[in-house]
Amino acid sequence: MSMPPIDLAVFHENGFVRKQCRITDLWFWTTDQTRTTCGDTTEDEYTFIGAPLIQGYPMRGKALKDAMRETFLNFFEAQDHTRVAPYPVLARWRDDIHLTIASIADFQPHVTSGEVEPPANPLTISQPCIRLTDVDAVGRSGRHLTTFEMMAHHVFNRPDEGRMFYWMEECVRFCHDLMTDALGINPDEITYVENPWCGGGNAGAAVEVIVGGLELATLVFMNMEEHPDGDVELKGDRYREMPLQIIDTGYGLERFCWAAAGTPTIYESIYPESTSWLKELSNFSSISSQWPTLDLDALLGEMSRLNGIMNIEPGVDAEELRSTFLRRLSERGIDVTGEQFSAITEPLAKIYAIPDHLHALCNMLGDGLVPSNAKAGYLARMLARRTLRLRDELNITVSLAELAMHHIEVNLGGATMKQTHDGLLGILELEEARYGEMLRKGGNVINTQLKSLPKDAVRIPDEILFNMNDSHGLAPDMAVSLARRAGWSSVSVRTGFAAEMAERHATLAKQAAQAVEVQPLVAEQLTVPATQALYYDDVQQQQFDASVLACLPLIGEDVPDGATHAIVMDKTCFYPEGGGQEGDHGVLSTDSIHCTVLDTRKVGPHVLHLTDGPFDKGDLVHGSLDWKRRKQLMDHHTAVHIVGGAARRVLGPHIYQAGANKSVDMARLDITHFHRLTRDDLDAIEALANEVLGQVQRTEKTELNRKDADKKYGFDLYQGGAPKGSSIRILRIADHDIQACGGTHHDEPGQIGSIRIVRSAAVQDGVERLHIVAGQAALNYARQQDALLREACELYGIPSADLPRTSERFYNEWKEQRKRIEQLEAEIVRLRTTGGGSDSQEIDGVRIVIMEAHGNLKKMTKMLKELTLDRQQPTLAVLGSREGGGKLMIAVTENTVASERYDAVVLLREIAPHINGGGGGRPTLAQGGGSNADGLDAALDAARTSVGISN
RNA sequence: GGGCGUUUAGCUCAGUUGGAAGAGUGCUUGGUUUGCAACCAAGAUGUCGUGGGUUCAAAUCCCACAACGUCCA
Repeated sequence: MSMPPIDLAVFHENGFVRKQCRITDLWFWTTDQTRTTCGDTTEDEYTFIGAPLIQGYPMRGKALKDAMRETFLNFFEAQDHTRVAPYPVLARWRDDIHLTIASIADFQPHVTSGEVEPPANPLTISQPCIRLTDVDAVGRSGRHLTTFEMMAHHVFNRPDEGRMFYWMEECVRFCHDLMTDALGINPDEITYVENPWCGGGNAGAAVEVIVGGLELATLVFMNMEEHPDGDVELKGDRYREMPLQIIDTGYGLERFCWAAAGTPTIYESIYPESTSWLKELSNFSSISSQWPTLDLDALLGEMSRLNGIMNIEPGVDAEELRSTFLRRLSERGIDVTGEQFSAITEPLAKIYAIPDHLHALCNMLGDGLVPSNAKAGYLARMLARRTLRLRDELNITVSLAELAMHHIEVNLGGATMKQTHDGLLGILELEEARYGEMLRKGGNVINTQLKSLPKDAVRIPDEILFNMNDSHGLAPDMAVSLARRAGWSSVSVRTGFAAEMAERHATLAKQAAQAVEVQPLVAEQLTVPATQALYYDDVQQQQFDASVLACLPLIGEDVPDGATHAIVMDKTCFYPEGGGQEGDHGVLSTDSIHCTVLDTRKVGPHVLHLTDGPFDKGDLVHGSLDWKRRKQLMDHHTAVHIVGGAARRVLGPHIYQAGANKSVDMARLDITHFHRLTRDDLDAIEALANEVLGQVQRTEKTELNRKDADKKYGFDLYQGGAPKGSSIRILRIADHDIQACGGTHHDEPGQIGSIRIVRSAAVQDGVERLHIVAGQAALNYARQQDALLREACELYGIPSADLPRTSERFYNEWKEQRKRIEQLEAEIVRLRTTGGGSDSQEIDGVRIVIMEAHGNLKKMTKMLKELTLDRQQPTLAVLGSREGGGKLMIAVTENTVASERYDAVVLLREIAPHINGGGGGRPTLAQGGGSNADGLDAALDAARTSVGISN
């Protein structure tokens, strides 16, 4: 069975009839008996360009958005919906997506799964969203945005519990009333298209609301989940009805604004000041004034109407699109050449894209995101770089930070941001500097890579372009423009290259997506009751009695050495590994059996004790914790929270925990920051952390349901990742740090004693890893450091304060002496080979030097240079050394009678066998070695014989 | 999380098949020039990222680590 027709009273009451679209085959409702298309097809042009469908909104930009948003939210408040404040654009409460991509994302996964109550029901919201999937089309299509507000009314029905607020009939009626009554849209302009929705394992009926050729809203009735026995089939998967029935709507705020403004593109209705400023900066008027006969307004107006049917999506071929546009425009009596078309539309597309990108960027950074080369931070860097590239292509010289400042003033006035303006601008300045550095380095790389390419080449080899993009961040057109500037003036990008590169990336990504399967610890699914956790009630508890519910043999490889069984009991005070805190160790025993607990893990609601032996089901066991270990883990865990809070106060509001680990020897805390940390930074954080130890008497531990926790503390609570379940444990260290955390923590921070930050390391760009030691581990660390210092000082026989100075002196002296030795060795060679000694003879104007030297090849090289680099004295030099089985080195003064007469390689091959060796090189320099140092004399004698000197 | 790249003089970077460590700039000295700039000549400056390995021989090839960069998810 597929989806039944959507047949609602609201349609009939308002004179709508149901028809099937001749193009898309979708069923739709319309008041127009003669209509044959659903409204959102390649034949439905925009009808609102220059003729707004929504009256009464003369303002533009932020004022228009504010007014439209209020109209929407007020309308639904009047219909008993509760207004909910928007969530952050960074979806920190989720671990599957980085950005908030829809209003329903606010309530996934816990509200939509039914586990957690929504903040209000029914509710209305206008949620800022960011979607980067269409970033290529932004500016070019006239309607795509990377950042937009999704206005919505959501309902979470539980018919099985008798809570049914409203469903399709009421929902569509609300929508229709909003459109026609509140916004005054002519019902004849509206089509309601039936188009079932599915995604992420859920599905349901859905209605798209098309007005004037533009999809303004989607109403989704999500009441099904994927199931093999489901009775409804959609796009090849089977679905069945689920207990929670959700209305998920989405009304595009910016599209409503566009329909109310009727401007050529959506960008002019929401970013009017920005677009006109950028036109001014890029001197756009001078482009169009080149062709005084061209009616720019008429051209842009026609283009906008055409945009509705041109289906400009990311990745479409630009050339093909252009020729289609030109054909259609000429059909409409607008004559424009290809050259004119490109000259006007290309800069315009860039001008339109910039404010959109800035809006997304400011929202992301405003939420405390730090740009990076990985994860969510990369998305910000990518947007910053795209913006800079667009700016450069428009020949605008205003800095990114200034562009952002203007954008914030004009389009984000009064918006509350977590990041300070100074912080935001500082980050952007850094990003611009990095971008400049990338271009500069890219220029060098281009020069090196193209060295062998003739200057009149037309194509840069594909491999080089791929490599420039992937390894050096230079997109093909940037690489080409750098190459042109460097002298390869006729190179260009092959058509279709961009698509090929995207395909190649997709292939690579697919290969990488081979998911690693997590091996289970035990073979069976546990059915025994959940383990009662004693470790939260009293973190000091070290002993307990419990009964064994299950004993299973361990499987898999992720098991500590010696562990053989997993013991599950009715209760335990062993803390299972979680939240970066390692599991507890200890002993489980009965009267007759003692087993060591080597690790503790959590699987679902059960705590598994990994032991080195079995117990019987039903055994009463006594558990005893390795308290020293647990105390140390608690020291580290609580210390990590304190250090995190201290880092935020020292470094700024963008400091988030990006990961943590707490083991016995030390703890690690990864924090987001846009600079490498200096020792001064670490000292300041360390000092503040220790101050907190002394000041905060007690930590506060509470347990709240998620709805209340979100409301009370906001989403900064989830620093350690998105916790599961509806109940949240919260650790509060005064106002210093408040976090959701399932670990075990000290009641009194003072028990930790002291905290030291040992060092910091970069995990990725934008993330710093702090190595922390606390409590006993801090003491141990100090002792180790003392021992190292003492050892080094004893070696020199100096007090520790002198160590740096003494080391420096030794290092400098070593360098000086090494140099001196080289000079002396050269001097020795000079002495032995001048004065007519037996080491040096002359044959027909060539000095012959055959002698034994000391040292390795490198040292002999120095001597040879001394002997053979002087053109005035043509020389053949044969040096031999007994080091490492014997070394031989032969050189001849280049371009002299010596090099004409003697070949170093030939001579070397001739004499090397005497030391059981070989070698090679160039005719003027050969070197080799062997394994028989005793043969050195014979080898040198052979050389003498060969050149004709008697021994 | 995955792929790729880089690391050589104070700075910016070359370095071919493994075979004598280079350029530009800056620095020092001398010369020319009256002020600066510029020019000429000579000179000094190197743990070729760290640690292993292969080899007679490694900046160069292989492995590990580190720092930095970049693309994709």
